[in-house]
Amino acid sequence: MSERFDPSVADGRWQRVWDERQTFRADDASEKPRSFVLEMFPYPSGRIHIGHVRNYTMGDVLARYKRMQGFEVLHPMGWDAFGMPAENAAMEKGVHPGGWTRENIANMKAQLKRLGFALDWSRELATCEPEYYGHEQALFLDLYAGGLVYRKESAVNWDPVDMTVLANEQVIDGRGWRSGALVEKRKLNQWFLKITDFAEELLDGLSTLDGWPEKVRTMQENWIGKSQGLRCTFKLAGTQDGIAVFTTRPDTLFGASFLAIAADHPLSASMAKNAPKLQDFIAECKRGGTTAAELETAEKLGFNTGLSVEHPLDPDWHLPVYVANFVLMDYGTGAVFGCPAHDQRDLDFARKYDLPVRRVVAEGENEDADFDGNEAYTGPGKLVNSSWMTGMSVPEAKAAVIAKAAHEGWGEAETQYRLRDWGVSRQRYWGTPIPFIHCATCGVVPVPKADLPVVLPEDVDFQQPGNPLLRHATWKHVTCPSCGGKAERETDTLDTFVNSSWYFLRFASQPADKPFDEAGIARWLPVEQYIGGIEHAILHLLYARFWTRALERIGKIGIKEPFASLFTQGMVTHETYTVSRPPTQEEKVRFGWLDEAAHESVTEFRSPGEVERRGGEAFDKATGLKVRIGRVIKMSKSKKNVVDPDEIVANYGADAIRWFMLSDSPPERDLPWSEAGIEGCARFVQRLWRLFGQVGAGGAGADAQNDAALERKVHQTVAAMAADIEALSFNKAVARIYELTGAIEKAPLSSTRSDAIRKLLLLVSPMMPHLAEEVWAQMAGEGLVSDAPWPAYDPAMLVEDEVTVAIQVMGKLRDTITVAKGTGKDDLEALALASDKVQRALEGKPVKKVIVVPDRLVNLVA
RNA sequence: GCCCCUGUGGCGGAAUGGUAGACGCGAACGACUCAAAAUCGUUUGUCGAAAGAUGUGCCCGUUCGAGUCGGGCCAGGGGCACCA
Repeated sequence: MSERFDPSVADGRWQRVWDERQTFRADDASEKPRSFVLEMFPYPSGRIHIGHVRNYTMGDVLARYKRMQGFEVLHPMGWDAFGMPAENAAMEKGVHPGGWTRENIANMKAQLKRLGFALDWSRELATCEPEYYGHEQALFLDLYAGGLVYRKESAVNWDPVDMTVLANEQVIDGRGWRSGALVEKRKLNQWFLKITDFAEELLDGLSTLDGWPEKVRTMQENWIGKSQGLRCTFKLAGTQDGIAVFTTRPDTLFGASFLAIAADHPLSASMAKNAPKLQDFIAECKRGGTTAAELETAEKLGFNTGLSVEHPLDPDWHLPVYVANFVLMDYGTGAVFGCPAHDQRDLDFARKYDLPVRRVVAEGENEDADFDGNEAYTGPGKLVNSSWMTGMSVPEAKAAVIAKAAHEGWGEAETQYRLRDWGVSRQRYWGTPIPFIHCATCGVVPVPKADLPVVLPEDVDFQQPGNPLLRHATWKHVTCPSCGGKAERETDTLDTFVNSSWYFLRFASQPADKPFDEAGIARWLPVEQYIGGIEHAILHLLYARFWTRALERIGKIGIKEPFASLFTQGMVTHETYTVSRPPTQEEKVRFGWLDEAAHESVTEFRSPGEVERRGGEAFDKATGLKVRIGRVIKMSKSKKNVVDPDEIVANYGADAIRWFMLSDSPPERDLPWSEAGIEGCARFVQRLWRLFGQVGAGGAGADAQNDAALERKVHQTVAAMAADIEALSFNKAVARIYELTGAIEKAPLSSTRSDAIRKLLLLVSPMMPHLAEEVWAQMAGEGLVSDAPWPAYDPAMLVEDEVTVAIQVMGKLRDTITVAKGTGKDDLEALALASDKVQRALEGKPVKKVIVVPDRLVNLVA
């Protein structure tokens, strides 16, 4: 065995062996129990970043561990390969999105291989290939046939920079999630998936997902946004027409003082025709900003239409109708009734326009009809000033009003969701073509399945903004499959989130003639453990759940939830480095600082490679200037605090970076990267190497020597690590490896020690597979360590035969004693009282009470 | 505004209501070396020479005993939001 472990040789050697022997290929025919371990597949941006490394290392350790436990493991990898960056590259560099993407995939695949992940590459897929998206088109047609896809003209979120439509989920504070541009409203014919049909199911299903983080379930619950209440009609006084209103507080109907409708409510529009002032007001409302800050400060404004409506519980009671800027057309019915006493927003409005404020819910004696102050009461209580409802509790009153409305025919119970149908049309080239044809005679006609895939044309031009498919000379011109006449293809493509909504199904089986085999789904799904970033808590994870349920509903698959357990890992963070330097002459001119004393320095970020650490301080290598060490934040190019996984692998080896990714921070929290940390990891790899070299020492000829304490430690570690890995507590598993390593190093030579070293090798093998294979081969182990089983442990060996018992006086630790495990209460009490330290602490006071926890502690109460 | 999470050494973090700080990083000292690196050893919450005292964001409470349970605050992070 050589002095040092050389990853630059060993890593590649074993990666080639795994490839050649197809070690990690999942066997569909296996008789073993199965486990599907999946990490969210990457977008092929060009380079693997450190966040990927952390994500995939966690999945890899779990997958390798499951193999060792005797499972047939499916651990595949693919590429979420459609998307905007490819088109941006095409526009900027004049390359084809396909070529750019495939080149990136090749590079990133090589990077992943250098990290030694136990992946089944035979099932690799890329969503941009017709072999994948053709099947997606077939599924889309199936969902269409099942009534879950429809097309309608609707106001959509239009991103003027990316020149495409965005789903509601992709609009953040009124801006496009990718471009950051202010989103506009446009009317377009769009394809939709009926996710709202599944709102209730998706919500109920959350309670079955025990293996999901509470946080993600809560986020999805909020997003679906269920609220229950009454939908009722307020009749326009003197007509047969009415205004529909949705409310979650029907109990407060007797506190109503006005009705407010949205600026884009049909009634507003029709009234505005002859009312220029109302037109102005509506225009004003539409100008209002949509960011959180603007909404916070926006004043509640209304326009009195002069109309009035009858109160449904008392036709003689008339309420004024306002157009108001705070009422949204796309939630509920676009109209609300205002009950100022019990809704803050209504109260603000009522105070501004001097409308009545009548208390109808009160707790205790606070029942005066006059409602003072400017704070609405939204708590529980009894109904007051409410005719026949007076005295009821809030829930009783709600039920009573709903029953009365249903009985009298002016309203009914209704459930509203915040969730909207998923608009999937995108005016882009680099996506799955939507398989439909528009015929002047026949209307919208699905592409016959025999004609799939609808393949993207290769010859496209990106020098103009907008969708290249729209202006392609020939691609869209086809004959109608129905009547044979001239027709045009749909030129929109599917949202990229469709691609990632079913890829896990395709991993289970990859028939050429259909999206998946049912047997494959039954065999592998649901995914046992899914791992990815929290940023997908809503978008991807909700869409994937929806697709799975939609396919189940139309009879394609037999599961309702795709991911049994979900784990969201934290980010990798790094310190930031900044230097302040004097501005150059050119900068002074450019920024107009020539005469200003205030701008005497320029602050710039420095990358870790440009900085030299000396003691606690840091200096810029190029200039020698002092570097300010800033906050530890998410790695980003603009802050220059990124590290390149390839460089780390080249300098320290794959096992060291893998070990770092698992160490210290709990996996759901952020992991601060540090140079010192990775060096420590690389040192530990070498320390293990040296220890593994001692496996033979004290073996033969020393058989008589047994080291019971060490043997017990090994059994304890085997059991504890298994529990840690299954709980994904990799940081704890790592700590146990350190402990066992230290214990073995200190132990005298014996056959027990050699055996411990062999077991340690198996325990670290999922984390440091290259080192493990190298040592395994040198120890003349059979086959590969990657195929070796997890070591067994004896439950009887987990308990110590000697225990340290704490002695407390009045709950404070005064002494500890070491006794045989199972020592009786009386003996423990006697031993405790015999201690000098205990006697000193007692100060001669009599002991009133003794609490003994066997094998743990004695507490003397004086 | 509503909902959720997190507060423990210089740092990352351990701890079924039962010895707080496992393990790692960093630091200090020592050994080896002509020297350095590597390696090995010792120490490392705070105050104190020691005995000891004190200590898990703050305040109350439950308990023989609280980092852990309950109530009330404070701070940081995240999610949702003119949602009727």
